Amino acid sequence: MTDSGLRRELQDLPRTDPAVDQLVEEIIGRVADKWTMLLIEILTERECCRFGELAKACTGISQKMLTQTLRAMERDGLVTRTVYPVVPPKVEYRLTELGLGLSKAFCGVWLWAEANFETIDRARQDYTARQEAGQV
Amino acid sequence: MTDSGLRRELQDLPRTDPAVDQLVEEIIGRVADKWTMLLIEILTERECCRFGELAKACTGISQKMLTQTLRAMERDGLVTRTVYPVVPPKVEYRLTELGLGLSKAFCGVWLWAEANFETIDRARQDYTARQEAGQV
DNA sequence: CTGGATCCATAATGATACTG
DNA sequence: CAGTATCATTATGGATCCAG
Repeated sequence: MTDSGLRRELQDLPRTDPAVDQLVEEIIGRVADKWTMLLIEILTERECCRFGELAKACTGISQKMLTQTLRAMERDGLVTRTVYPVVPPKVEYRLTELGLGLSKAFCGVWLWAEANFETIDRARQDYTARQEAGQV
Repeated sequence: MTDSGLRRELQDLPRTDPAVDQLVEEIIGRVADKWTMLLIEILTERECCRFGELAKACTGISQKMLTQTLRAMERDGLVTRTVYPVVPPKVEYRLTELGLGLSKAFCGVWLWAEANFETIDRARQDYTARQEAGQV
């Protein structure tokens, strides 16, 4: 059995318009991003987060990329940004319905990663070993 | 009803080891990438592809990133790379079982993007409109 | 004191030319 | 055809500065 056309099978839709394909690919390009996905995950677990919390929870991200990614997510309607006019400043981020939908969709990838991280680790070791063996 | 802990619920596993979490996040970081996901999709639809075919099918990618991404995918065990010692050279790429698993996992995100691209487009317009209204 | 903007150094990516 | 090498461009990180 072949897995060709897997996506088409699953969605059971009439052939997609090429122009739509382009839009969809653009969205995948924006959304298939390390920080976006990590932030979505964090915002799914703790549904409401301040900027500083996100900075701590999202290991390795710089303030700049955090701001930048959150802005892009807000622009795409994935999160809402609520500014409380208090001092010190307080800004809360929360997933929208749309963002939650993406979270659920991406959930499968987290499960895949958790189920297969050992396999991947082994693959990397094998690859490195083959590399070293090859260049002798 | 809250969606907090969505991932944990769905996987129904004992609490994950922090060290494992780090590995998993590293894998998500590697795999949640525009070109990787586009290539996975292409290799799912046409299960066996030559370098040139991938270059044409993967709109906007540079040769450099194509090579680089394919190498990383090979290293992680997502694709196999078969070199035929003929002239002109012929190299075929094909998803492994692991890569196919990722493809299936990511399928949900494609469906989400196809179902919601209009919503996202509207969100972007609204955002831009609000921006312009705000800075008057 | 938090959220975030700005500036500079560095790393990643793109474009093009070239090679086995 | 399937890359590699080189250089221009862009994205990101890190530190600092600023407004509320």
